[in-house]
Amino acid sequence: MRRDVFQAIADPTRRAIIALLALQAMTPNALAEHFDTTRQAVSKHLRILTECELVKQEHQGREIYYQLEIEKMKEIDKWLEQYRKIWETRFSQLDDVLATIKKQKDEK
Amino acid sequence: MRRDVFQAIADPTRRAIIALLALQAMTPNALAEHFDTTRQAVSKHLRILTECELVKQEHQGREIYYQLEIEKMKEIDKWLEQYRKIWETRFSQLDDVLATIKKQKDEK
DNA sequence: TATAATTGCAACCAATCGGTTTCATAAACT
DNA sequence: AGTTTATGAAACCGATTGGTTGCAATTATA
Repeated sequence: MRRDVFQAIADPTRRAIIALLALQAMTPNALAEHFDTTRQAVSKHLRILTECELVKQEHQGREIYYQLEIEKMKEIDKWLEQYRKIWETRFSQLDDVLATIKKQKDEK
Repeated sequence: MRRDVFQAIADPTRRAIIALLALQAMTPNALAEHFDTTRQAVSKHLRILTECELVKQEHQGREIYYQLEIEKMKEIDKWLEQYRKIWETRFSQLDDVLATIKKQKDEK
């Protein structure tokens, strides 16, 4: 059962769960109230999120609070980093172009 | 056929294609040489990447050069933004803790 | 013009996905 | 002790996925 972060965030329901857990830790039941599916379906999503360590459990009596492991999100950020470099370079190149145009204008 | 960026980057082969296209525009044939699959499989991946506008085609004779639409990657960055805020806040809180510890030490 | 090269598309296939219903287990009430 | 509550796990199901092979269309080359 290979689980990685990218596969985990591919599903919109799981992204919504992540968004909710970013605000506060929640139980599966509480989470399920926000969706149009059964509690069991949410539970399966939580299993996937747990497997790739995007969330962790905190047992409290018979309830289980799921909380977001924000650190794991950095993995996506790290992957994006290489591409961010590219678009930032392109942006600064555009800056150069604009600066040149302005300069030419001023020199008129 | 709903395609979104998150579903597109879920597949490791597609992420590899994105990485290759970040370096230079390439034809499906050239891309396929980097993978252990058929050219048609790569073609299907390119179709998905095209549908969600992560790559665009540039026809050149009978060849088609695929090039990365880096702008679209920002969509992921934008989504990450909300979580980046959280981990940066936590980091600065850690900074505070460390600063306090240092202060207490210095005051000894 | 015939042939080779580059590509996308359709049909098919096994595996996986996201969902459901049903059941088992453990903790908290009455 | 018996019942309710909170949860995960298993079995099942239709849809989707990522792959294949085979074919058609277009462009370049002999």
